Amino acid sequence: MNSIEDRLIKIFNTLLNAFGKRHWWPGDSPLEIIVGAVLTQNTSWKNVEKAINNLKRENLLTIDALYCSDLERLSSVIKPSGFFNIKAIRLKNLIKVLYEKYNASIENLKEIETDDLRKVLLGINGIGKETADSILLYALNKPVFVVDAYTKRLIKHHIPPLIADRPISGDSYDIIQRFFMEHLPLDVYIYNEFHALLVYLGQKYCKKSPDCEHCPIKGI
DNA sequence: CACCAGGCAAGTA
DNA sequence: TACTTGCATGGT
Repeated sequence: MNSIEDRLIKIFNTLLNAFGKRHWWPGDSPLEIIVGAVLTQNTSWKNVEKAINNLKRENLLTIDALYCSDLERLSSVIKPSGFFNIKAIRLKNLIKVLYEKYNASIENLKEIETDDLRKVLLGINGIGKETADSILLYALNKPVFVVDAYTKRLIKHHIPPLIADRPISGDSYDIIQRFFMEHLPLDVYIYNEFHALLVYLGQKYCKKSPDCEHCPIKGI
């Protein structure tokens, strides 16, 4: 009775019990979530919020406006989120696909089969696995498990060795994602809440001086 | 002052 | 396949 399935669900329930629902992803619309997913690449959410507020104030948070805005203006508006030159290009690349291939309709995107849509997103320069999966899960409600640095940390350090066959390193995204999805129900709610809880856990307990003693999932 | 944050792509070995 | 580096602001 100590299967991986049991342990994962126990970790999930323990985190949910300790922290409560995280209500991810913060954002008023699917488009805001999509834009936020790009802006938050290697960037604190606090800075992303400033950039998103700027976009709202400038009436740039629509597919049409983003598509039409010139690159220099866009990069200056999103400046607080850092990497603004490259992120402006990445947003443009993404919006261009939405606008030209999907009729500027996020509803059209939802019609596409998840695996195909993931490939489309990954084909866009600037959209990697984590950003693509965040969009799929949090903006489009597709059952895809999002893996981030905190998730890797959990696998690597906190619960050794959940994945015994190979060392966790740089390019283990797919392995870790498959691990979670094979041992959890294919469920949007669980994937949504689990990832958000892991981020919260990481931010609270796994900083520079980790507080493993008071970590709620110690020993699970 | 250094270091990091809800990554990614391009280059190198 | 597995590292390394550039990208940049704002908070600790």
